[in-house]
Amino acid sequence: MTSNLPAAAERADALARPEVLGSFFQGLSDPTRVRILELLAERPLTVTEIVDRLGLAQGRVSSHLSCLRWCGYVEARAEGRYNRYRLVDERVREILSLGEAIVRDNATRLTSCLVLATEGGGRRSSDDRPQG
Amino acid sequence: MTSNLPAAAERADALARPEVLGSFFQGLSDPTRVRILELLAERPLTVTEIVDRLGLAQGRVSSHLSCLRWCGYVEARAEGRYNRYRLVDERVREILSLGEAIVRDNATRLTSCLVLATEGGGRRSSDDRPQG
DNA sequence: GATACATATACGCTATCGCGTATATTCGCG
DNA sequence: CGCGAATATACGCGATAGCGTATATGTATC
Repeated sequence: MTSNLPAAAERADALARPEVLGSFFQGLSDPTRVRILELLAERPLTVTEIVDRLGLAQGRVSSHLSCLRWCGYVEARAEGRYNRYRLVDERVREILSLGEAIVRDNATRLTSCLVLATEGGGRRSSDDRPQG
Repeated sequence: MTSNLPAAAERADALARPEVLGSFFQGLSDPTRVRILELLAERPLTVTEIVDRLGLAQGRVSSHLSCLRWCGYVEARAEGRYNRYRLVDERVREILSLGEAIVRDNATRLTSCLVLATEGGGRRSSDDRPQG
């Protein structure tokens, strides 16, 4: 530590490194969390409401929400004995939209290339999934 | 299957689901891949160039590039016996920027809240990392 | 203040990720 | 053609993520 107390900005800079950014995006790497975010993108919801809509165990949903909150995607506000979650930021919506758009384009490109293959034997060249 | 051949759009829609979106964002969940993307955000590079800059094993880098290509973040173009990788899309840059911005804000907020705690015993309340 | 509801957390288990190492493949050059 | 550089892939291993189940914490209502 060189300086000490009001070095929050510098510290923030240091935290904006690949490790942290990776951890951040890892919050989006799970289908359930993506579903939760898509729900919250419409409007704020309580845990139970999310549980009902997704049909998952309450503990699971709560854990995922905890993860999303930790990553900075959502925030919780106490309402009586409920806890209402909402997206922290408009940028979260933007990230999701961008991802969806890229995936969509990508899928269109891939499928248009693979139509013949999938209609036939289903043998694709090597674009199946790398990195074991 | 209801329709058959030119249903690429519909198929793309079907693929733009949480599972796929999660897999897509998983490409960003690794620090090394983030570093690679940040390098490629400046300018296209060959595998060896990336290896030199990051000081990692060539096979590792190649695997990560394969992953990134599969996810649709980068594309490779053959140049002689080299293979030059570049970002597929401007949107990739946008996603990274948005992520960095959120992380930065988040870190600033967190650090400003935790300065006292970290300077002292380092005991933070419960925002350390959830979901085991 | 006891009970039921809403939410958060703990724990063992399995699947998967990323790593290091070794090897395969591809391509240019002499 | 055979060698070497550039890139891609295979394999076993340790770490970790997410699941299911069980339980702890917290908060209204009677």
